[in-house]
Amino acid sequence: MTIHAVRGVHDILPGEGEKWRRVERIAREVFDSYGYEEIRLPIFERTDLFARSIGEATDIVQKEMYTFEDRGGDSVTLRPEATAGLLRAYIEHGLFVHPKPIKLYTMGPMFRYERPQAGRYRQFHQLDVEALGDEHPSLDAEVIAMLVEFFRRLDLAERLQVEINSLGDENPTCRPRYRTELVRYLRAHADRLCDECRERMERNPLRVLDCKKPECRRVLDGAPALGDFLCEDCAPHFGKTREYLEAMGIRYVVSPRLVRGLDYYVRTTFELTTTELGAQNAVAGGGRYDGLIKLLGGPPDPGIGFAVGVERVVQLLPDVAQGAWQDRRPGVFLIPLGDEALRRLLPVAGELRAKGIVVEVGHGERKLTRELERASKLEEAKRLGVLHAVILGPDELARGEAKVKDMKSGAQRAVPLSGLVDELLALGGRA
RNA sequence: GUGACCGUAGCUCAAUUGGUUAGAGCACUGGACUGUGGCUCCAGGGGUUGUGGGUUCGAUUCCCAUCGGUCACCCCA
Repeated sequence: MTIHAVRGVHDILPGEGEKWRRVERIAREVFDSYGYEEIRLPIFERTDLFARSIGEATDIVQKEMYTFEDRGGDSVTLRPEATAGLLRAYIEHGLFVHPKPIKLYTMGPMFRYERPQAGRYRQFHQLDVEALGDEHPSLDAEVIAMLVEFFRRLDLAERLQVEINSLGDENPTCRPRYRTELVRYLRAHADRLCDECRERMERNPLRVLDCKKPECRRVLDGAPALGDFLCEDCAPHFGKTREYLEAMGIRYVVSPRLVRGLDYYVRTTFELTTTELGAQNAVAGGGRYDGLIKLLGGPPDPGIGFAVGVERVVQLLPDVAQGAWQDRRPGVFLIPLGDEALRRLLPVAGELRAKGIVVEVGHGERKLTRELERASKLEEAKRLGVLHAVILGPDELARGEAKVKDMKSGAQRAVPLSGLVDELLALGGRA
């Protein structure tokens, strides 16, 4: 094989594509029903936008970005996530003048230079949802509920767990106070931490909470809990969020270790996880980022959002025959025998397609046997719901009629050419 | 970035301790069946055995490198 796709990217072939269409369709239905509007964004932005929003010290910015200089000398980057670009658009176009919250969603490819493995690709796809300009906890709960609803509609909710946490905010009496306490505790037990955590302890202590190594976990069991340090604003905010979730009957667990890797998160964070995808257990994740819009030069609007990993969702969906996801439209297979018949059938195909019927036309040079076989194979492969075949050969032409054959029963009858289109339309989807 | 396992037709897989023209099923094309499908039978096309090097009289098989895949660490969707 001399020609290859680039490492870590993948093609979505037609059979798999049916699942993607379903995921995207249901996403749009659910998000629309919660009052969100779709926004389409470029897949690359100026590099500093990501550096500023995601955080200079994060793994994403440090080593995972596809960054290059364009011909004009500007440093641009293929987006590693969608929030930064969406907020850029929000600020740039003054979308904040509308009544809050502003609810937006987008979907498309993201790029991160990582070592590929199960459920992890260098080009992957996300559904991204953001609600901007409102910090009321009912919005947090609604966003999470909408995410759960999306998975319910895909019949996947039962296989996922909702984990939530509150990270507090940068108020001195909140997360900073906790961070100080945590570092004090970790330093006291540094000898029992893994090498990495000893470094993380100084650079980004909260991430130590996420470490899965047994030795670190033992130390962390006795560590102070962030939840006990939430300030007088953040504690009730989290409490209310949970109340509203319970009011909606959303089942969740509080995961004190849920820290997440992007710097901008404050207060509510959440993840939907599964045990079915190997090490990549997060199917969707998100949280609140109240200071970020201002940091990027916009108004001091709060925000909350999440991203869904489409590849991971698709992997959870059961395999089905192609075409089974959508209502297959009735199909007609037109079989001309000879060039004159082809010329006569071509406009018929056009008229039927205009009425929403799927039409396949033979080219007139293949044997009738082969064309009928092909019609059957298409049906079998679920690529086309062929219900009728139309046969038009020299004999039929001479009589000014065509044969309409029911592919299920095999029965066929002659129909005048002048009424052929109407007849096929009248048959509609019926066999 | 680190580690483990794997790479043979489009797909799923064979190929005796290294042995000569690398096979099969499915799929595809054509024929049996001058204009009536799904079945059957026959035939055909398709491979630089991922790539490069080495050992050997001889390599799909053994060794090294490289690329890719898979999985895990890391990180996350």
